[in-house]
Amino acid sequence: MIQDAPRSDTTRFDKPYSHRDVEERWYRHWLDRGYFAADGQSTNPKRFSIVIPPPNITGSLHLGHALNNTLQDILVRWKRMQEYNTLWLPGTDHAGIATQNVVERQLKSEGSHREALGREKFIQRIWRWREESGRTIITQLKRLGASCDWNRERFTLDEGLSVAVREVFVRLHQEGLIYRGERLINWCPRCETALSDIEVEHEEIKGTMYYIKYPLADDPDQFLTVATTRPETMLGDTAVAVHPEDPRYNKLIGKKVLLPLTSRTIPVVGDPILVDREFGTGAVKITPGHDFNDEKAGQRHRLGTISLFDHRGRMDPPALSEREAKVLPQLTEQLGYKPVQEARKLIVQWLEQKGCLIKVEDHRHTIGKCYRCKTVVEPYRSPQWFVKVNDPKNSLAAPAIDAVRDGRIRLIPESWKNNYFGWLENIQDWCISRQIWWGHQIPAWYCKRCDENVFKITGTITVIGINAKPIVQIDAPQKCERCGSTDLIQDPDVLDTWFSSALWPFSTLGWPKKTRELEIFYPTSALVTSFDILFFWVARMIMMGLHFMKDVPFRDVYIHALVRDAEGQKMSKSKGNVIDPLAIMEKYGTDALRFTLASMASPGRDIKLSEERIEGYRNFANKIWNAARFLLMNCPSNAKTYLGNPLPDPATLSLADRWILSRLQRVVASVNHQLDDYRFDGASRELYQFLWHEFCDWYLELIKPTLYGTDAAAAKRTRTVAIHVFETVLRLLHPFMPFITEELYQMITPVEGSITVAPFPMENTAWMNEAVEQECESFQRVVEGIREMRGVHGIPFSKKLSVVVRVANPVVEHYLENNRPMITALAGLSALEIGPHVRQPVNAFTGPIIFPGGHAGEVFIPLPDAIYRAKEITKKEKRLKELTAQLALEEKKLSNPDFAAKAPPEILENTKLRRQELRLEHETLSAALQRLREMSGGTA
RNA sequence: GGGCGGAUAGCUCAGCAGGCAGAGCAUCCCGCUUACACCGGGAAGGUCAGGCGUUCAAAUCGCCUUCCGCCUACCA
Repeated sequence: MIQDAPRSDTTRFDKPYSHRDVEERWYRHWLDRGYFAADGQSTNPKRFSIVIPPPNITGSLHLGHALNNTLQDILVRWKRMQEYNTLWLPGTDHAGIATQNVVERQLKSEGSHREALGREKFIQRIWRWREESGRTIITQLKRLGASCDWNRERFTLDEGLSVAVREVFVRLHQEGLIYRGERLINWCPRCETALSDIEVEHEEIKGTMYYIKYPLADDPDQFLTVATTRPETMLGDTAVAVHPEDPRYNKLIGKKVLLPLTSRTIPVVGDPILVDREFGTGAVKITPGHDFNDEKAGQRHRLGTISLFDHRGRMDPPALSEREAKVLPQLTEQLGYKPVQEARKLIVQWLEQKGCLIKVEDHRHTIGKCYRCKTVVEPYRSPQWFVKVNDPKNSLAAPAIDAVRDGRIRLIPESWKNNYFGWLENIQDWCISRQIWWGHQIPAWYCKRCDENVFKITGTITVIGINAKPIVQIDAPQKCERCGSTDLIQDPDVLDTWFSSALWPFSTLGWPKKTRELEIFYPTSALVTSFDILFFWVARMIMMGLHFMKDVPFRDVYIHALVRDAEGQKMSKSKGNVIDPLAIMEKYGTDALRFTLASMASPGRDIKLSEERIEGYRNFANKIWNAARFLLMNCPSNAKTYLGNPLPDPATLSLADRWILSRLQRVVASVNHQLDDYRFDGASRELYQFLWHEFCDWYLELIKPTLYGTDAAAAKRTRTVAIHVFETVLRLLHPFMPFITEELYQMITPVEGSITVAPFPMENTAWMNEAVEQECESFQRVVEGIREMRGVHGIPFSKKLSVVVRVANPVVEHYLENNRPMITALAGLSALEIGPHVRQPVNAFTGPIIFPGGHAGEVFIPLPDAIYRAKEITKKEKRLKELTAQLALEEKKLSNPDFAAKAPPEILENTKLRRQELRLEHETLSAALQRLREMSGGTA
């Protein structure tokens, strides 16, 4: 049910802004009114769409999410206000391994495990968890103000998305781009599943290099020494390689060596690819079952493969036995089911005992770890499903490269292109099967009768041999097409979560159905994401989008940085330096957090976030709030009466009014341009500067005399302008600070509705006025000159001054004369004399003022105190020195004939003008300094 | 080993289609001027990492060096 718009209680318009009740109140209102809903039937040609990078259901909001979604929300709110048909499609990702890990931990704490439950019950259990806890992050995104179309929220395991996944799988399989293969893959022994190459994190560690003696079979007194960091895998060696051109060893090629601790002999082979003569001993053991390079070498030399470990990374007794590795029986007994680390210790002990360990050295090298659980991964030979990414006849990668190369997709910042190309050009086939239960089960079935002999069942693990013939189709087949048996079994593996995320831009819009949404919103307009998933996600979406939609999934990819702590450290739970965005929002307000993130989102640079920074923008929110208070307090008949009407004729407006309207246009133009360029930082800086330092610091001060004055009509005109400008800025600021802007908008606008759907300001050059800005700047310089004098000498504002301003140029004189009341009020004057030939007061200090256009002026301030005088002399001498240096620089430029000849005329003019200004200031200042020295009678 | 990014005020960062070095925070001084002390006014603070070049002109463009990040690679 739609409720009335919440009312802001203006009687409780407290001095400091309090975000607490405001945020929740307005967010609920926006949802109630359905402002975030995209129009799925619209014919509006202006459309803007973004799909959210789906957060994990296991996640809770961290600053990376906060940044990512703030930026998306800024774009989306901006476009929505520009009357685009705007869709921001939200959702979550089932995060196969991570989610399964969470629930497995729960089971463990209950003394159970997934095998005890069985697949079906276990999955039910995860769904239950998902209903209870898996929506946390969605709630938190709402808290951040995300204006997603929540009615279209998707989940990668939704029925619709699952259909898309099966459709893609089957079609790629038909095209030969998905296949089963048995080879080494990265295996996490803790998660007990395969991982793709990029799910392995590489880390350099201080390890150990072991040098092991391999005696010749013919002549056990001679031996080869091999170096290895993984002695435990030596039991699976099937050869030793040397470089064919290495004179030390090449005569041994073709001979055999006795593999220590076993009863096997293995050949010595020559391999120029594997062996680097310079490294280690120049002799390398080949273990095709446990090393990717050795696997390739093994293929080159047609060597056998021995897999020593089981699926949990433990020594597998059958593999060690007489059948395969032929390990000494006593050692076999000791090694059975020992994990890698323990096995290594045993092997080293045994080698030492047998006199085969020559030496041990420290050695830095990299190891791979599971990106989910940080366990050391094992290369593990097993049958898996792969996507063939770079098939020369039907490549997925090549079109993805082209799309970026020819600009159909823009990466912002562009510097990511090289990374992107580099990765796609060297891409390997993508292992997509995972040996877990939570996810999209692979749509492949096997006939138990035909494939009976290829099933290998170890405990609860069913491994389907590589020779099995899968029936791949979208829905379960009724019977085996070969033998007619109905005894079928579905492939137990599930797909990599990223496989389903790769389809996200179109699966969420209804694909494979041909929906109106796809027509309207695909390709999406922009993708906002962090660089760390450029390969995981972005590249794969581009490949899948191009392959299945025949069009790019998005036009622009805005790649933002990581959020770090104030010291530049990556935030992590273990370091304890995590800033919780929810705590920040609670303390400083969501708007402050959002504005901070936006203002720090400079392309290509990580964000070092500190609380002081956020506090600063909380203060900004307060400043806005108090500007509103001021305006409302000075609008006796309520602000709303001023907004319905058009602006008064410029001719009737005060200088201040025309000035702020002119400045406003500059900001409007700039914010739009900056957002066009994804310069969130530039746009927020612009807004901050204008609102605080121009609107509040100058304009509101300038209009006070009018508001408090006796000319009611003038006051009314000024109120109209002030409210107009303020309301415009609120709309400009809304995408950045949605809550406070809505709260204030509702207070001042007579229109029923919401700022979320109010028009975004567009540049209106009619209000830009150079002359007005010059006039305003002229008297501002006088005010600043006097304020500086006050500041330097510590003269309080309460002490009124009598000031004389000498100005030769009649136009400038006119400007100042026009604004006499402003100068008097803002500089705190008791008297003000302006003119070309004004009398110079006795005992007055003076300061040069250079007006716009290079006109000279001077202010005289009576300060008959010797202490002031000494200070003044020091200060002026310093300034004079600066001026002399700068002037010399400009003179040098201008005296260079090449400069006049080659510099563009505009620069030449500017330089001349600058020289003129410097000369004038120098002249005035020198004279003033001279007078000061005379006044002080040589004592200073 | 390759690749990318960064080095500008005490701190965090803009500025880099060459043309006067900027902001915010922090510091110091003054100020209860009736929107705001989550404030106002002012000041101080810089070898633009270093070097060489291109140019009338370089923080900005090119090359080299140093130091910090990150990505990537099979050196056993």
